[in-house]
Amino acid sequence: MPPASSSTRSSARPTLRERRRQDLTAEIKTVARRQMADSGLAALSLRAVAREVGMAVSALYRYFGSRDELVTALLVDAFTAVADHVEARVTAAGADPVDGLRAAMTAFREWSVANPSGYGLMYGTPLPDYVAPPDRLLAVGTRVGALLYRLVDEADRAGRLEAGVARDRLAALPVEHVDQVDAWRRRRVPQMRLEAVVVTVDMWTRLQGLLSMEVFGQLAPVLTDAGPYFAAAVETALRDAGLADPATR
Amino acid sequence: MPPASSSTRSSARPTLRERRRQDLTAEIKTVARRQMADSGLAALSLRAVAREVGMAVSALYRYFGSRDELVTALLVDAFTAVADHVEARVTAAGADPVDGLRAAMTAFREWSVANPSGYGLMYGTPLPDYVAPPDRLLAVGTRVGALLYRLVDEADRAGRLEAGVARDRLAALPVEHVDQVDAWRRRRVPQMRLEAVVVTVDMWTRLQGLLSMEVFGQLAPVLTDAGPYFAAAVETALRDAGLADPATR
DNA sequence: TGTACATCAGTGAACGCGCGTTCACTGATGTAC
DNA sequence: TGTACATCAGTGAACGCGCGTTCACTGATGTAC
Repeated sequence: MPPASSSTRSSARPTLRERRRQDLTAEIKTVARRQMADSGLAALSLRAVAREVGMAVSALYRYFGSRDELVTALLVDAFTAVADHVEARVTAAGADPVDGLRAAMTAFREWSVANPSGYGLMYGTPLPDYVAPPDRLLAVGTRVGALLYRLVDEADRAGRLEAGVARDRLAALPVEHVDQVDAWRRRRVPQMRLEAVVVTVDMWTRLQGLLSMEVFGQLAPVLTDAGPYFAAAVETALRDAGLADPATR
Repeated sequence: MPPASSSTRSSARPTLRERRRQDLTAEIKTVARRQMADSGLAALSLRAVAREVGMAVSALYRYFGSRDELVTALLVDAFTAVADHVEARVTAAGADPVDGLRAAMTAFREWSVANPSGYGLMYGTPLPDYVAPPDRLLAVGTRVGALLYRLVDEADRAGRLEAGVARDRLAALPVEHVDQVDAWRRRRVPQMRLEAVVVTVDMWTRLQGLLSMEVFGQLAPVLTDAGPYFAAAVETALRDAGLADPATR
């Protein structure tokens, strides 16, 4: 079992041990990430990691209590990295919530295409024998989603969600579907209007679906670069959602 | 190494040995499928299969030359099963190509939701260490796709692809994207018009994307049953493609 | 219909491998006086 | 500044496991006469 993060005095200037521990923790994770990317996600092996890092396997247990804990740490890192990236791009896009949504979706693809194995770890088929601990992953795993909902809500409150389009969209969808979304809305985002939530779900599934196809190579036979197609899909999704183009404001 | 499929006289009434061989081959595959579904795709193990079938591991080698050959056989079976199912539904839908498309997409989801691990095997993250032999999988793996292209082509030739909508769609997409699709079209379906191919790619990616999200459980937090949503997405895809609703013919 | 031989199915032991995890240990870094 | 002790990092051997694959073998099914 690894000792808890090194006593009380961690805020004072870090000791040699503490710096080494941080460096090695990072190196272990980096090597693990690289091996997953090279040999497939399920191929993660503590022994292989230890070999490459240049230490005995048993020493890894000073840093991660088990293989599963290493996987969890990698998951937390991936969720954090993609959310940080998306948030930074959204901030850079300025105050307009529709600009923010565009930036968020584009940034999400950007990170995912650049880190396909990270994307696979988060959204692909789960690793055999690994059970994800919800208490450690839930908050960090929903950051990007939460950001999208927040942006659509902002746009809605700013009157940027065209009433007619949103109403038509709601009417065009089967009641069974809308009811399910509404049930989820009540539990999770009760401050939002149903129209806004339905529209967000629609955008998210379209783009996440397209992205998973791209990252997992299913578009490759037809498209050499899915970038333009994705960009067009983002615009279509925004338009279909009834989110007024900020260019025309 | 397994002997080739039992001599020259296989068309005469089957001998006892031949029947047993067929039965056991089927049973091995069934057990393997079940274990993959239960314990995760990557968890397929010859020894575990042999244990459950009740024979020595070594005996499996009379039926499949290696673990990879078993995986390949499972893949061929899955591709065949889903394509058979889709084709049957399309045939049952009658001669109208738009009805056919609707039936094809619905049937594809139907099979995939009923056989999530089969879907995962075909379209999910690849198994570690397994390399798919293209010569055995290409033909069978493209059957459903080929059927969709054929149906859209039929619809197009029957004047069911609304010229205005198709042209607008083409114009709305970035040239870089359309060029990539056109390059693929020239190589693979040169008899089809570009508009028809672009529209097919669009339909396929939308539905496959949505489906992969459903099967891999990413919709589960929000939707308890994605059926209605999928059905609506099918109609939207057909409408956006400019495929005239047969109800109005 | 019966016999001699060839073919095939299935067994069980063995090989060599890599894996996660534990444990008693040595030596280095940090702390208190 | 120096010394005595506590804490921590890292080692190497071992345990027990499951894996894919090979091989010499026994016994059953099929074939030819």
